[in-house]
Amino acid sequence: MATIYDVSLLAGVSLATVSRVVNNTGKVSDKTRQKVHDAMAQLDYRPNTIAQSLASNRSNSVGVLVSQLDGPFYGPLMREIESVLRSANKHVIIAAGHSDAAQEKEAVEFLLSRGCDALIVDAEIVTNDYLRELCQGKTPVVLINRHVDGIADRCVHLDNLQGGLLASRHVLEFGHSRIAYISGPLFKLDARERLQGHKQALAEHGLDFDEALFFEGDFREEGGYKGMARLLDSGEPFSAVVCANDQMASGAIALCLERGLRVPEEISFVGFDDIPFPRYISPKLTTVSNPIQDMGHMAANWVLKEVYGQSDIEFNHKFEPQLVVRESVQRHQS
Amino acid sequence: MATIYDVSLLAGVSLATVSRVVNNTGKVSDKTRQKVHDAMAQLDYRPNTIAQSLASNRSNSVGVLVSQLDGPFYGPLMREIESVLRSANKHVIIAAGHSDAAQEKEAVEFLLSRGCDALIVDAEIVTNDYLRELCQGKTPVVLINRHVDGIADRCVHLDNLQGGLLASRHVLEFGHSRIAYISGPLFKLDARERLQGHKQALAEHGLDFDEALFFEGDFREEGGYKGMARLLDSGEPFSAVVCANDQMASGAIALCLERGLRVPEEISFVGFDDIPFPRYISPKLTTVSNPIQDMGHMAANWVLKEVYGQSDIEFNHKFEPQLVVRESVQRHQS
DNA sequence: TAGATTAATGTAAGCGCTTTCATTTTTAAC
DNA sequence: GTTAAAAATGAAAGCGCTTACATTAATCTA
Repeated sequence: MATIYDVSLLAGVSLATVSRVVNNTGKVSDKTRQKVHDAMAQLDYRPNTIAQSLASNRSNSVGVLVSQLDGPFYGPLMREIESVLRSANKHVIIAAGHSDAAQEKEAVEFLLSRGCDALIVDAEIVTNDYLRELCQGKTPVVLINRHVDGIADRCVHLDNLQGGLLASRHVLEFGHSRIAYISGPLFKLDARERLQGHKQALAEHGLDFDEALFFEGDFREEGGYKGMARLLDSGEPFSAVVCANDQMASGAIALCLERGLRVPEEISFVGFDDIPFPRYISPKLTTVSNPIQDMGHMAANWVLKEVYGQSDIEFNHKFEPQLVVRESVQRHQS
Repeated sequence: MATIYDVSLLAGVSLATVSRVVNNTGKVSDKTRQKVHDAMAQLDYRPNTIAQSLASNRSNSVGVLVSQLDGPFYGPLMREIESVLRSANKHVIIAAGHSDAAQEKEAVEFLLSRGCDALIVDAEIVTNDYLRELCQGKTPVVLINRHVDGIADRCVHLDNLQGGLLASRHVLEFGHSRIAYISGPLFKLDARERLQGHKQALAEHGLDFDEALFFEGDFREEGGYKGMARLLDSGEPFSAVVCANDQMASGAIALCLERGLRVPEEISFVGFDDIPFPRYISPKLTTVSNPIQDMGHMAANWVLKEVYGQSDIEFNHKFEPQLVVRESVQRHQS
């Protein structure tokens, strides 16, 4: 692999000059620039980015920490981040936290030691204190999907409480009053917030939250499936189920169909996140949108702006969910 | 940030010695090692991996190129790769090719110039020649989801033809003879191979392939949805649809349900890939498994073995798909 | 055309680490 | 207690690049 030195030799100029034309910085005469370009082409020269990073103390890479790499939720998020950053010629280094405190921390260390210019972090487990400290460090950090007091200017998150409110209000307005709730794992902030929205909606309608109609799932299809079985088997009557995400709603609906229950005729369902798939099942799932891609876009642009001075997007911290009415909720027949 | 120099000063040893204990290489007395460890702890020293890379000419990072970052197919693939590599303390640098030749090439250049120790490449568009040349280079490359003559030892792929065969045979054995086929985009090798399997199955049963029952989709729900509409509207009779992947099958089924067609009573469906979601719809989708995670596992282990000498897995090039019978195919009532 | 600016280029000192080779210290053998 | 061999350590030269700063060439001013 040709080095900058080879190029300078062939072009008959100094290292500094080659560096200038490579980075398009400083003054170089057209004639010299041409010579250098010719030499680079002839040698098929490509800068060694590692050396560039070391010398310039800038890696042109952004670390992204998500809890999972797969799934209908994180996929689009990463896709958006990668897309924005790549078009600005920045690298994306990805690590997964796997919803585990040790792994999340380790991943952050990992990205930091890799010399990332900035971090986009979707941390589920580590404490607020840890994150506040992280944000004190010299590497700029954006937090996604999480709101932490004291560093609110670094957070991009969804108004989950409002989302929970919208979902539950919707079924309440359709006359349901015995409403089961399949929650996400409560160690996750968004699961707690959505639940809180649900409780608030119940309160608005003068209803008490009933533990017997509650199940803590896992945000995955299996959790919804199991939760639904549990709820059904408990014998408690209910006419609607609010699920803290679409995947659990799908699992829950699957169980109903297996047992011959008609949806939404016998049981209504609302989901959360508006992932693509449930739009293609029957009945089409009524849900609450989660502009996760917009949030990824925002986070990536924040980095571009703050770290590389390249974007002039206006920072928006809090994103609002919206109710997406489809077919899975029906007026309660009393 | 403390450097190795600070550590050497505090510990009262040379740079070389610190480097030895950090990398656990060479001989160091226990006493010295302890002093160095103490100093490192005291300074909260973490090696600068960029400098390490430059000096050692090894980046401990593996570049991964996939065509998309999201979706039920690539997500699990990346998840597996990241997981294997991370547990061996290697970094994963991800780039997306977006099914575009220029972007795929650019992404490869990008990863190469980043000094990746190896590349795991899922390239859809670039030519075989390009890939062969890439494999000649000094950076080791594994190709995933693609079989290229001449560099077969670098390819990890699925026997798509066999998969297509299994899917179509299944409906044929259930008595269907008018079988529509919704294909993936034919510029993709796997789409072509699956189609070929379908044709071969037809031939086995003495049936001709009928262009009128063919639709080229996009491997996504929309494509299946549109394709199904097209097929239905064409007026051609058929009793079963083979879809080149599960997403298109879901879209197609969605359309049928919208139009009040019963599945599988009136129309049978087979998918391909066995992604999680369609297991939770009704009817549960009969499909062909695609051990994409195993393939990712294999590719990552190959890198570990060949590049870092760490794994001793036996390399398996070709993975076999299997028919997964669920509920979406019913015997044809003639 | 001399002197002052400004533009263009070069020199060389790092960036933080690895690694070869030389040197010193320890251990073993007699 | 020597001496040879082995073990531990250190000195220093890079890795390929960036970037102050110094130097030289070109342009301008009166």
